[in-house]
Amino acid sequence: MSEVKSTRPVYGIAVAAELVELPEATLRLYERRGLLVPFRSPGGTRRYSDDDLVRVRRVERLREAGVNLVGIRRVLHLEDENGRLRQELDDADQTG
DNA sequence: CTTCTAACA
DNA sequence: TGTTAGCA
Repeated sequence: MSEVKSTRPVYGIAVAAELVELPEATLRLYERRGLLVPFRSPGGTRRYSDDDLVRVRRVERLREAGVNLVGIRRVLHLEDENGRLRQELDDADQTG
């Protein structure tokens, strides 16, 4: 398997902002509001993974649907939890 | 690059 | 409510 993890932290905030076509300040705001938690380098700078960028695009899609940031945070939290539970079921299937 | 604050839509 | 500009 080629170890190409989409969770690998690669982009600085300037590059990430360019890729998702959003201001850097907006990415920082999303993080402060709990929509996103990008990796932090030892120096304290944000490192966005491809998964993070996908998550930001999901945020924008929800916004177009009229959901505010608080609502989006709850949606993403439920999606995270759902995915985690699904993973546990999948693991239980393999072992049990 | 970081955080915070104040002004604006 | 969310974005932007400016400061430290």
